[in-house]
Amino acid sequence: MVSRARGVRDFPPEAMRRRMVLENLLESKASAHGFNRVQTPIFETLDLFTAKSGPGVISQLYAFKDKGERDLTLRPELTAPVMRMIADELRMETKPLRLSYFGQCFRYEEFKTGRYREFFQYGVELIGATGPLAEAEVIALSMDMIDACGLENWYVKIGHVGVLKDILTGLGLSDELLEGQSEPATATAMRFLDKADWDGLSDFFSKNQISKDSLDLLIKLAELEGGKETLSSAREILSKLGIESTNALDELESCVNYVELLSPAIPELQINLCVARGLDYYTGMVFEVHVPALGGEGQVLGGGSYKLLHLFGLPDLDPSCGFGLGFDRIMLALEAQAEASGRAEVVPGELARPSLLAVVPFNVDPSSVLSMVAELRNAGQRVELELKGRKIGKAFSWADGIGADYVVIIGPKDLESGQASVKRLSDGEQFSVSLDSKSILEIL
RNA sequence: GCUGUGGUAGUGUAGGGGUUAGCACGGGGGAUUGUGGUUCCCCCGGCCCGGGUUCGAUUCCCGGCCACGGCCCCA
Repeated sequence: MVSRARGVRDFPPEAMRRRMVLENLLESKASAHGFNRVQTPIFETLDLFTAKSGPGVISQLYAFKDKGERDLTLRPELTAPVMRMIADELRMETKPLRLSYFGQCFRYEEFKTGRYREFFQYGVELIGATGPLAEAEVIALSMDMIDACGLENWYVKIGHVGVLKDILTGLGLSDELLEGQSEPATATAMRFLDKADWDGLSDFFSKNQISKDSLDLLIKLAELEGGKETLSSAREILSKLGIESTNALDELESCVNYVELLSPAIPELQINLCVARGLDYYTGMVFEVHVPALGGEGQVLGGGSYKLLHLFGLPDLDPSCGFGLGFDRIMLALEAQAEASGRAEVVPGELARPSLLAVVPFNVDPSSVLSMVAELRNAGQRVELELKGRKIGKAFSWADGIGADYVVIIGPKDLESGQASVKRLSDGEQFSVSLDSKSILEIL
């Protein structure tokens, strides 16, 4: 037996139908917010991703050489390819650009529930506009999407990397990469903050002659969590720390205010000034959506404002803002929730579709029913034709097996009388109607 | 990178050092040459792979592979 490669999945018809409904749901929201779908190649040149993420990423890529010895790789994410496309194709377009995308990405790493070697990401980028309003637009779209999925028990974490950067540089740490360092001092400190590693941060601060008082205040700031009221607590701490610049906090506050107006249903908004997202290209607002019920892999969406376009020769488009949505994780969360509540419908709207008609030419030349089949299909019905010449009893079993709503039998007697026997499987009621698509459609 | 549990027809399972490896669903056919989702009969189809212990291993041991979890990481 040849089996599936490790870490990848098949999607049989039922799973695939559900996924397509979810994708369409996301797409309709993106479209309503003015975002336009794009698509980039499954593989790219290797340097695209090393440019964005450094040479360290290679170990987690499906990288290969083509027959011309070019270094290529399956894409591990979609942001960099979209940036590349903007540089290659969209320089002349009116800004800002609102782009959305969906597709599979590949990472060579251990897989778990919600984490596969081939996984699917939906994402959007708002390119060429920056600031609280642009950020709020992006967050509002993400909220709209999550809400439309029917997801329950989720929360949003919003932060702004500028707040910590202001504080850390205000305390005397450098955000420049100095000789002999692998990263700027501010980045080191932010890693400690992100992980809530207070001992590590304490050591690091004492090496840099930063006072214990500052450390304590910073920890207090990092542990702030809650709604908008958190912002005024943060302001107090900043002034105690002697930080004068409150630009980042002001921006975050405007952004949150805009989001509240733009977004219909934010279940729980958590302001957390330590959301660092582990990435140094984020420059402003950062946000994440979490579903606690998923456990370890509970982050289903993440994004923020970033500077990446300078890597593609478009520094004037920095910073931009976007997010990526873990399609597989959203699906897992929805399935778990449907299971828990005994709900048959996992993705909203997945059960709504046209009736399925099983058309059974019984002991007659199939030619006599084919044009009617075509008409029914053109009228928007789903029509499946019995192809194996089954006898009546088997034909019904077959129709039942494929989930048909109606069985249309056309046998010799029917042809003779110009009738068709239409049986509704849900209650067994049977109708005799004249043998044409119009009459059949009338009784459905 | 570390680590826990498990692997028996397509699916879900029972069993267990010598069995014809049992059951259910599924699929195919028949009872039934024009009525399904109820019933009856028949058929299809399985012990993850390799090595070891043994007269004999699907069962016990070791390794691998695969699956499912928990950490680390996650552009």
